[in-house]
Amino acid sequence: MKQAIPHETIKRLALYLRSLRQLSRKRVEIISSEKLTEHIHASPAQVRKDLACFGEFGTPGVGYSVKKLIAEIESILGLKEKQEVALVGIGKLGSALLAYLGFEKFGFRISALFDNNPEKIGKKISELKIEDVARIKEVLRRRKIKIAIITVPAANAQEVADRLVAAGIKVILNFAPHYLNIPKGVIINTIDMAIELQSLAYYLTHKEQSRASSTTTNLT
Amino acid sequence: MKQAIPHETIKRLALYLRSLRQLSRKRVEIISSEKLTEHIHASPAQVRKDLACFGEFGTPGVGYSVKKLIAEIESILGLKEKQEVALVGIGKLGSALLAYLGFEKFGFRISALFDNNPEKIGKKISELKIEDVARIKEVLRRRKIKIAIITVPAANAQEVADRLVAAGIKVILNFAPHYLNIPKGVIINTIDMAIELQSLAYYLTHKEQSRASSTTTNLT
DNA sequence: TGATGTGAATAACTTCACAGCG
DNA sequence: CGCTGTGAAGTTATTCACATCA
Repeated sequence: MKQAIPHETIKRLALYLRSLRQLSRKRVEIISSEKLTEHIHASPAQVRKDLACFGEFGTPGVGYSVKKLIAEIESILGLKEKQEVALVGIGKLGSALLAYLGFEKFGFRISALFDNNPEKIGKKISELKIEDVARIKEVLRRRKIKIAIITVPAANAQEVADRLVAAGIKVILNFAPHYLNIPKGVIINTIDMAIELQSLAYYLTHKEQSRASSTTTNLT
Repeated sequence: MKQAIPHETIKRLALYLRSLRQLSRKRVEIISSEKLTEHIHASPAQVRKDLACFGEFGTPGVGYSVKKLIAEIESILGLKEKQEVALVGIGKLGSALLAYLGFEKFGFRISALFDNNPEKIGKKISELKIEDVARIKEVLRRRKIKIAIITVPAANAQEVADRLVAAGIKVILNFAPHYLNIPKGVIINTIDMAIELQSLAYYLTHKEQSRASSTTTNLT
């Protein structure tokens, strides 16, 4: 019951959580695995299997308590307390992510900014001062930040990743379209928007349908 | 040899392509499946299997011609000619994507912009006029655009998706953190950055390592 | 010799189907 | 009676290992 959870399962848990929160806002108190999957690409059996990895949260013949299940999943994912996040690369994409409230809403706060452009270093965006990437180690060590988002150009991504690793970062969400070499023990997930678009282009000329899945990840 | 290619394979082809282009720039002419995987999370056998879905491109005892393989993969993915792309939602994220040269570099051109904000409609960004979302059907039909990117708030995403489908769009890259109901025959890939971050948070408290994989997709 | 292409074997994930319990 | 939890079956994807060919 406790070993080698596939990342797909973890990602689905986050999706279930989002649906559950919507249900909670609509005052729904009990939900069955079947109903829960109405707005998710997953089967009821999948939901039950995913949850079974972590315990027994439902009541046979009834379903799951929405409120309780939210609490359980938040606990599993470690979203009970706000997570501080560092953002490296304050260009257009970085700024867009900084303004994105979706993170804040779900337990994350971007609370350290870095860039290598002297024109940007020292400037403030929404109360946060942009620091020199050279100070990543110092700042993150002091503030014990464990999560970082990389939004720098591909050419600088490996250097930044090295700095983040040296600073004790444990989890990286990388938007740079580049392979990153990372030591074991650090988890990295690369979202490469150009790759996503290119792979979708395939389906314009090939009609054989693919079954449903969900946004992947370069974990290490 | 020709049926039901998994999306994972398609995505890896795009990754191979990126590596191959780098190699080409470095004047490398021949590459083995083993060398090719040095900067990709995949095994040599995986590379050969992926390619075998589409033909025999290598020379036993030698390897693959970089130039030829680039041409083959571009042909498979349908990247030989520039693809026009519509962008719906010209907020921070949409603007960031518009400015992102990664798309342009790999065969895509964002060439139609839409928003529902009267203050934005009619404005121009880099030569492109922002149109009213109500005109999606008209504009996309006329220009025969088949790919769209959604960067609107979650609350508007389904409505936008419906309009895109009605306009004959075949492929959607969706950044709105919301489930989208789409008819069969239209392919959708949702990139939900909040979900990605939440699922990564799991690994801060759970050290059991996950094996390498690559960024997923809500295909339909 | 050396790397491809590929059937066979393995591993991973998903669905099925039903026992069991509220 | 209804829905969960779960072993078993089924399906899909990955790795292995080797015959084959330049």
